[in-house]
Amino acid sequence: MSDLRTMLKEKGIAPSVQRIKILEYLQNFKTHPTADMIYQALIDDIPTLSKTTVYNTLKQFTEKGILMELSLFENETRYEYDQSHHTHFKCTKCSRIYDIMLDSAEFSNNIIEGHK
Amino acid sequence: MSDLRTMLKEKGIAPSVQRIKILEYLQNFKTHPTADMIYQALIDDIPTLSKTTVYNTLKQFTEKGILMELSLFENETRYEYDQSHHTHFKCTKCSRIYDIMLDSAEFSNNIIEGHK
DNA sequence: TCTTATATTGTAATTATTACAAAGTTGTAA
DNA sequence: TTACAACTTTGTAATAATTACAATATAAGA
Repeated sequence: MSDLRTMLKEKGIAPSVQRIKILEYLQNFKTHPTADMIYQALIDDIPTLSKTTVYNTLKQFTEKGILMELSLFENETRYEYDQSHHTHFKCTKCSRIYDIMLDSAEFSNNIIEGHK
Repeated sequence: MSDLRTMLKEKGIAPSVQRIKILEYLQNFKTHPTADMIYQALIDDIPTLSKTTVYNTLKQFTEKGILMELSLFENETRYEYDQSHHTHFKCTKCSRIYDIMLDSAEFSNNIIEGHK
């Protein structure tokens, strides 16, 4: 917790209770949670917590490079705190996401075309 | 168009004008369009077209294995008609999607863990 | 043509997310 | 400590993609 505190300060973010708890959750549960999952998990701990705060915080963290926003599931943004070099593999049958240790450089020879 | 007609019939789908035009669009524009983009593109051609029809059709095509639903962009499902073996690479800076010819077997040794 | 099944349409509901303004908190300087 | 400004959090209302559903239209078969 103390290290999260200093980490946030270094990034220029005031280490409020809400922000620390949200980051802590993402650090402990590396299951690509939604904003709502985070909210539900913390509402007992912080009874006054607002969903807007969760969204605001996640947005801010993403902008500061602390988190990654993942668009991997239907109509739900997922969030990830994982600084390691990895890619995501999604099973088209069960929708499960696999984290794969694979450097993006391996793709470089295969790129054929890009779309917006 | 005639081949689309037979293709739909083979899949057990009645080849209505709406369905053919939607499939035709996806075949021509391989840019991972949204349901709305498809709707906008066809509304001049089929002035009575309903967005519900577009959604229904895309869902049906997906269930029959004709299309792939892609959850790659924020809060928007994208659709793809491309039977070739490829994966998607998303640039975290510009959000552009690159289609990469890469067999999923190449991942097999690297899988570390899966989440729901 | 008549009947039945299937397709399409439009509207209303649902859900994730954002906008925005009000209320609460923090830090600092007198 | 008090006052004040800056920043945070909160709640409600708005937005946008998608789905539910019922009504209308079309197509196919007897």
